[in-house]
Amino acid sequence: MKKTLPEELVAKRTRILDAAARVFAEKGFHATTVRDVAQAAGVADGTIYNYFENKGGLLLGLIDPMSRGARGQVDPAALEGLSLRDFVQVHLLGPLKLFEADDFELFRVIVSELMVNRELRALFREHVLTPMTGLAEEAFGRWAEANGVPTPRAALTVRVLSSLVFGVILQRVMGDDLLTENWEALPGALADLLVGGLGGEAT
Amino acid sequence: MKKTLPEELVAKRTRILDAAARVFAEKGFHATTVRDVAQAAGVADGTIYNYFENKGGLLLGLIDPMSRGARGQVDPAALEGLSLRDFVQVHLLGPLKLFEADDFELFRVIVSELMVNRELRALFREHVLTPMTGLAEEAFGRWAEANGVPTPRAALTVRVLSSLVFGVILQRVMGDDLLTENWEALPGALADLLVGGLGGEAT
Amino acid sequence: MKKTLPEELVAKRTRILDAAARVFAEKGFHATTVRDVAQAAGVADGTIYNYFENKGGLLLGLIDPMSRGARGQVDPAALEGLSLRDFVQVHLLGPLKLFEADDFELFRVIVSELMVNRELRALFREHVLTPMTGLAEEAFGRWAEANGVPTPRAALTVRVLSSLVFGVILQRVMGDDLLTENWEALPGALADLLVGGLGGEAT
Amino acid sequence: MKKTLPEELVAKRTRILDAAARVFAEKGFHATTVRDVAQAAGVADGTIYNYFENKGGLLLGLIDPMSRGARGQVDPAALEGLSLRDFVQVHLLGPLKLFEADDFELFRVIVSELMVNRELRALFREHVLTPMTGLAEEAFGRWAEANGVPTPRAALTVRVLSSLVFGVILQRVMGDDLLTENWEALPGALADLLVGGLGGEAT
DNA sequence: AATGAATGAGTCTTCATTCAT
DNA sequence: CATGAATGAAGACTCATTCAT
Repeated sequence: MKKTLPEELVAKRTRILDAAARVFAEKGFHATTVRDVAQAAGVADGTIYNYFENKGGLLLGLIDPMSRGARGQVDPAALEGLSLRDFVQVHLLGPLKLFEADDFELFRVIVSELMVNRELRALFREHVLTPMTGLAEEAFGRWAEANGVPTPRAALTVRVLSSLVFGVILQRVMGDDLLTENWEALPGALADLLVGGLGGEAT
Repeated sequence: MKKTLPEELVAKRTRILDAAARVFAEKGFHATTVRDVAQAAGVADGTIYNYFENKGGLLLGLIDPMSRGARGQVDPAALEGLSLRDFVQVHLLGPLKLFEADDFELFRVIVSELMVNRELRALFREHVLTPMTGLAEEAFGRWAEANGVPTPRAALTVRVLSSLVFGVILQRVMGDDLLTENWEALPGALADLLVGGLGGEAT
Repeated sequence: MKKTLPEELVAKRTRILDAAARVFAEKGFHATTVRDVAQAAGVADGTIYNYFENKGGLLLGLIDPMSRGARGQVDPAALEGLSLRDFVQVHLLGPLKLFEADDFELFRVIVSELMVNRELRALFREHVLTPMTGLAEEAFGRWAEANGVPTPRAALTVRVLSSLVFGVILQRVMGDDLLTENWEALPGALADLLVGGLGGEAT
Repeated sequence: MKKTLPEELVAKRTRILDAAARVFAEKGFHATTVRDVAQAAGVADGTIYNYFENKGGLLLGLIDPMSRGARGQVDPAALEGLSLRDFVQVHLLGPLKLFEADDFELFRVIVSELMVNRELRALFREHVLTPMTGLAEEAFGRWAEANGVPTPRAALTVRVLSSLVFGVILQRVMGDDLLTENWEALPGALADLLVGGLGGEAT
């Protein structure tokens, strides 16, 4: 057994990635030096480059775990029995939780770079956005069929949900106090509003 | 004694700011050098610093015109006669148009920096977000009163609208084809969905 | 007069170039850091880049003065009266002197990079080699005509001369003691040998 | 006890050296990384250091085979019967062929480093230049004696030959078209010129 | 002997900012 | 106020070399 066990390498890669997430979240991508990441990961500067093409690669590397997080969020089977309102709430809750972990600091960094970095954008779209939307559409279709409800604009509906999620996080990150204070109740309230309509009487 | 007329100075400031907006939109904030801006504005590098504290000041300077744009969007008087659906649509349309100008390129840059730059964030909140939300809440209140409709959660409703706007732009900027293709019809469709609710039958 | 006088800039450029020549000659191109050059020139690191594209540009910049040196070496008018032997000697002497200045240290560096740097090679060929060879051919032609001598292979003859020059310098630079010791007498001896032929009795 | 046969080690050393020659010739010495050589040789990076002191050692290692090539070029016995012109031509041809192999690419690299690397220079002088010159002088002496010809300046004559060889290669490497096109005929023409003299009538 | 991951010193280059003219 | 040359701190990245396995 001559080779360094791949597991160790994977572990180190992960350690670097974790460090990167931490430091990026704290200081932002541009304000973070490669050395910052290296020190946070407890490796030498050059070691970073054994695992990632360049500094930007660290960011790209952050996407993949995120996509796994996104995928794991939904359990299609469990959804069929839900009411529309609960169905919606679940789909709001999932993504909301995904970034809540570190108080949305990583969200900040990722979005910041997404806006400006085409490659990252493509990767994010491919690995996170498209799967998420796809799963949601599928789930929605299945749910609708199971409940004998017509779904005239499933695709649009799903976009509304995801847009709402992003928009809400964005506003919260921007420092909207009302959202911050009512964060816990938000998914429910939003679900009510969406299902019942602005004009109507929600639960 | 010929003192340079302030107007001229204001004009030059504006010229620099326009140049900055243009170049930032094209290359992003970090990828743009002060020299890029200077050249685009037709002034010397050093001149920039006669009008702005530093590079970041250019960004801050971009906020103010934007706030005027935001404010000008709504005409409270004209809103009262509208149906709820149309009221909503108008409030979606305005902000959507605000950034559409240069194909959302400036939106990209601003959001990118907002995520990461506390000072810019505060300024943006103060000059753009808060006024916008405030105006919308006020308009909504006035509309509700005029139409004898109760508004149990005006604040939340307004957040839903603005979140939706941000989220939708975000997703479009991310490259969502469905949104891009149906962009024109989007405000109407969203208004329908919001007013009628997911469960219901829209107009 | 607002502008920095171009003369000053040219002077500074020259100062940097001189410094580069000095430092390169001493340590070689690769072993020299840009900072070495900057310090030798008494400017800041960054200033170098106001005058040259990059480190390699310093090398390219060294070519041009050299070409002027090469050109100035010959005075066509004075050549016509010479004997063939003296004509040859003059043409050996010129280039030999060109690099003798700093004990061939710069020759070392230039040749070292010429061997490996295509761009430098092209520039050197265009600005130094071709003009030199051209001038020599022309001078040789004029001399031959003036002296009623046929020149069956002027081009080849000129190559032989220049090759000999380069080869001789090369071998001296390589540390050939015999050449070093007899350096002063060399042009004459070579001229004798070339004109009279290996077999024969020189003038 | 199975000890690795020295032959195998020598073979691997040779393989590494061949790889080095190939890669150096292609990319130049400085532009080549030790890893490049290792990969070209099919070994691990670290293995290189079991056979060579350091990267420079690879270059030094290239000299030795070259010296063998240089030595093998001449067969003293066969030379005695030649005419002076043919004797000269043979001595031009040999070294010319030595580097022709890979289109002078290796010549480029070696000369490039020779110019700048004292240690390499010493080694090259000792193992290649001095033997070559010595052999040639010896051969020339023997030939002169055998043909009853006085050799007043054997040493200088030999230098002229080797200088011419180096100079001609140098100019060809520099991109002299005339030399490139007439390469095959060159040794003959040079021999004619040298033996007959510039003034005279060649064979 | 072979491996190849880790190291970290070393360099080029960029660019925001200053300030003498 | 305008200019733009000078500055020099800062940082990404490379790569020869080492050494534990």
